[in-house]
Amino acid sequence: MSNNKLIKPTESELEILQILWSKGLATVREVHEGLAASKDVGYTTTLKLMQIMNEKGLVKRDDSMRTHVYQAAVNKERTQKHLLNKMIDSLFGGSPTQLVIQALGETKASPEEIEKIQALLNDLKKQ
Amino acid sequence: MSNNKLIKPTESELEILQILWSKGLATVREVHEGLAASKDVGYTTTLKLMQIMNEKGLVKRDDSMRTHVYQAAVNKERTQKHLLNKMIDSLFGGSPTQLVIQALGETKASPEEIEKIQALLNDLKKQ
DNA sequence: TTCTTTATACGAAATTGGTCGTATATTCGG
DNA sequence: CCGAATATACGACCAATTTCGTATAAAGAA
Repeated sequence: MSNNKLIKPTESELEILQILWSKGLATVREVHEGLAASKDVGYTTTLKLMQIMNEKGLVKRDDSMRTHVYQAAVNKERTQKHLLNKMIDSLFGGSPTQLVIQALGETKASPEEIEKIQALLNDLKKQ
Repeated sequence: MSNNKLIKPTESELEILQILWSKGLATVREVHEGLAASKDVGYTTTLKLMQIMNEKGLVKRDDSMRTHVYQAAVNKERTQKHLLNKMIDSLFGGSPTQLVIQALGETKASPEEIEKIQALLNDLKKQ
């Protein structure tokens, strides 16, 4: 399996990955419409970014048809963890706890979400 | 007060800020030696970076002496939160809870730290 | 004093990320 | 069949970041 590239996606690449992670398969146009919903960007810009991501191995594409179909080539959770770890190292002195405390400090997490985290913590304590 | 610039420091700037946050006051040479411990970089590069950071307002300096003395001009916790929020938006679909769950998922947090987080969660629930 | 070291300032190259225009090919509507 | 719409490819540009060389001044050692 692996997926072990451990490339650090750029800001724009992450936006595209988010869309691909949620859609599974998508054309450039679909991704572009997703992006255009929240920011002002040209179609060829999206296209170019996705081509570069393909070269980098961040996405895969099926180009057997005129309209290529893309999908993420990197795992969502793995990517999240990788970037999280980078941030923990570079900003929180290696302490995940410090990061969690900061993140919770201003969150508007719902009671249900808080319950979920508490359950997770209880599991962690048992180990 | 304020400190309300909300500038996003670059990767290199963060490395320098970390050193300044830990040292309080530091000369370019001290910061440079801190950087050089973990990466290969020239002295004038560090100098230039710090001069730019000064222009941006990320650091302050006392240039009343030949060897200038620098300190961070942005608050550590505020900067952490700012960047955390950016990551929550760009990687976790705006859900701080998702980020926390990922961060905790692989942490080796000590029982004491877990207690601390749980106490924080209890406070949050009461609000 | 004179040579060496150590500072800062500054200009400019190299890199990277993001942007888009334009060329070209394919498809579709009529 | 023909023009409009839509697709990819590709080159080029711009801005921000990072890099460093060189100039110059001050301090220190001999």
